[in-house]
Amino acid sequence: MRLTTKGRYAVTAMLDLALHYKDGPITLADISQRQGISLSYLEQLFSRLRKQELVDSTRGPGGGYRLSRDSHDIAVADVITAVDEKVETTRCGGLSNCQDDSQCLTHDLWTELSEQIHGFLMGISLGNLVERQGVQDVAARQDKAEVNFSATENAAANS
Amino acid sequence: MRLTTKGRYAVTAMLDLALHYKDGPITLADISQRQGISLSYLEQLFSRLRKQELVDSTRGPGGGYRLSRDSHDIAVADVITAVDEKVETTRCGGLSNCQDDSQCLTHDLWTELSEQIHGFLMGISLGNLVERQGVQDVAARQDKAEVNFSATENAAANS
DNA sequence: AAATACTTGACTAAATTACTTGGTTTTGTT
DNA sequence: AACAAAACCAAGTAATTTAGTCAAGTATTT
Repeated sequence: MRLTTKGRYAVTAMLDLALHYKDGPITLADISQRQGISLSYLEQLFSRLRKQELVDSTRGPGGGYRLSRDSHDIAVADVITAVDEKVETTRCGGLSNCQDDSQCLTHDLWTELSEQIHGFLMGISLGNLVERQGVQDVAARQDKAEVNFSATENAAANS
Repeated sequence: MRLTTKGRYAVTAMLDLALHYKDGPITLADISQRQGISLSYLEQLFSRLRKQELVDSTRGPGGGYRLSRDSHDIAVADVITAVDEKVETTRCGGLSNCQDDSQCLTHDLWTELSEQIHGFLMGISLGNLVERQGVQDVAARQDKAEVNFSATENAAANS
């Protein structure tokens, strides 16, 4: 389990998707503009997110990305592991062929810690984050700005 | 809060110190050999750990490093933040001069998540990790191997 | 005084990150 | 049918970070 800026970009983008879920497919260009992430970098990230089936894509005009399932069913850990390729830098790589017991000792301790962090992040969903206090305020302002577009019932979203 | 291999090296090295606390000052050469980390890289890491007052150093022959306080009073988060220089890659860097509310929204969400991870790692001390089951087994074997050296009461350690 | 061992800083190769460029396909709209 | 909007794809690249090397310096103990 690693926590890098790459993972943060991915989580941020996924949060953006979660927040605009009701607007139908969201283009990467939108996310790029809102979150200040380069479009091409988003393409790389979403290529992985799609392969991990965390998002669904629709091509062509009016297309874009959507969360593949409810935001409460996507853990932050899912997003991070999707974009961070597993770089197993351990000397003994799962095997127990360390030079001596002492060497494996702290290695195992780190592994254990890593699993704890992973478990912790598995317990936090995108939905959890979106539901937080403070989000409501900004979300309200967003809705106000978008009132022009969603004048009709719910036609705009679902093709 | 970032989690990289750098932080892992630091935590591993600090765990090694915690495990050999009773042996008096531990040289970086010892840690290098036991944990398979290059000596010079350890020097860089411990330079920071010392500045953050997580370890005490003793120079001269018989010198080395020791934890500055009880292993239960050193959180994993302390170690990681000590070696990971703060790379604040946020667009608005603490200020609220984002382009629009929406941009700050997910930024704040990430910040919140980052704080949760930090809090979680603040709750895990080096002592916690050392106390775990499984460690005892290996520690016992270590003690057996070191029986030659610590034949006397506790003279070997403290100069 | 000399050996030991930590300290410091500059430097470097490799890997990763973040981004760029330049396409191709798919698909809805005109 | 033509067009344009979007996802998709593949190289390539500059900046940063990681991990390590090297060399000179400084403090302690013997």
